[in-house]
Amino acid sequence: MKYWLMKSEPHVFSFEDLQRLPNQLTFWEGVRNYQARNFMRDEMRTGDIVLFYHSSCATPGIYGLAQIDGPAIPDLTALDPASDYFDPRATRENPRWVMVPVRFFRDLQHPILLKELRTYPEIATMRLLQPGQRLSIQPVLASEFDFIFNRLIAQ
DNA sequence: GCCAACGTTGGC
DNA sequence: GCCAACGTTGGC
Repeated sequence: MKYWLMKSEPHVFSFEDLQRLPNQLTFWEGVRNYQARNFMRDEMRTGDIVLFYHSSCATPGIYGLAQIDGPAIPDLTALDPASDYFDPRATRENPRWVMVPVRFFRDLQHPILLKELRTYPEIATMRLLQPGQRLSIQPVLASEFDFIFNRLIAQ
């Protein structure tokens, strides 16, 4: 079992949007970074836990927990010229980009804001907290997840 | 809106 | 394969 942090801009797709979907399931389309793609394609497994992070907003932070619900499949939005995620280099033979199914797992009583996350030395190693990092899908160490879950979520 | 950090592109 | 230019991310 692995742990991940996945960023979404809440004005595009928020944790609440995920929770409100009829089956609470979405495909994580639109990733156009190779390192993030490779995590989805090569390292994610069904059942992995996701910290759902809101970025590019007034109060960035972790807003809920989700779960990887199956293997990566081609992200065909790359083939669609009408899509915001269109990539002219993608072809039907090699769609180039993938997406994973992500399912709602658990909501939080309160979001854990970036500002708060920065105050705990126990998780100062998190990639999210390193200056200049901006990868939209990041692995989270078990020790980091345990601290966040046991100390900041489960009470 | 600013801007630092970083990834990608493309000429050579 | 190098690396400068460019575009994007994302907190502030």
